[in-house]
Amino acid sequence: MALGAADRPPASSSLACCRSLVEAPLSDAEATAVARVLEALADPVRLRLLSLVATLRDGEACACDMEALLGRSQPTISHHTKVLAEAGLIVGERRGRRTWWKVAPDRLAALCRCLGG
Amino acid sequence: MALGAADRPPASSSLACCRSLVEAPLSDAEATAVARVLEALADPVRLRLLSLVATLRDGEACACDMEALLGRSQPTISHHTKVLAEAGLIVGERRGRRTWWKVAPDRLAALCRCLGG
DNA sequence: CAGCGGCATCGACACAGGTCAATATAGCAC
DNA sequence: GTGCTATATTGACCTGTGTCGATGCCGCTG
Repeated sequence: MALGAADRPPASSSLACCRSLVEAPLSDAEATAVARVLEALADPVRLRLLSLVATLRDGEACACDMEALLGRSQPTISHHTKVLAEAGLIVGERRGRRTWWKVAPDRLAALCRCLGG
Repeated sequence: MALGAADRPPASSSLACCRSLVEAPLSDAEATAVARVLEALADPVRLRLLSLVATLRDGEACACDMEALLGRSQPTISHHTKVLAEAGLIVGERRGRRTWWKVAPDRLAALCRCLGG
């Protein structure tokens, strides 16, 4: 079963529509969509978590590793993975007792395109 | 007189050092530095403000325009420009009674490099 | 000089968000 | 079945932050 992604409302909405913000003024809707993803990224623990997911064991990592590596409690790690998943930045897959997370492809690239970088 | 930039601590620190977060695990210091800039961007009003600064009148805009365009009070606009300036994303210059803001070059590009996009 | 326009700062408010302990859920081993 | 392991959820606390009204500072124009 695949976790994360578009569970409820449009937390991980399009983002593909958005032109670069240095080319034309962002609409309110565009700005809100981009801001949602940026909010998910704007935390040191989540940035490191994302980085670990991307680099550990061939682009996969389970939450049990994170607790020690990030120095946060298990509920806190679970909270952060949920935030990143709802922003469409990581995708989780349960195998047995563990949940394996990997980076959602192209999501960061699409964000950077919106930022005009 | 130039406003913004590195007023107090290292709010708009290097960011050039950081490799892409998908290449190697981010250190705590790296993650904190990147998160500071992302926090400044992770607000719809600030994203639109940055976009307006980049696109209005040859890449310059004064705060007096923003109040009407963004539908926020003058103190709120001033607050957001300060946050963006302290993150090193925009630079202000006072000419007469007005403050003219423009996008700090390469800052967004450096951020996107850190994100691996 | 006085008056006004533009911007920054302060104080206060309400709300969002990071954190953890406790609890709940689900799967594996025995 | 019982017990253990891995993760998710809940509730609570506390800090951080977006917002605005009031105020202050500075520069321009009479």
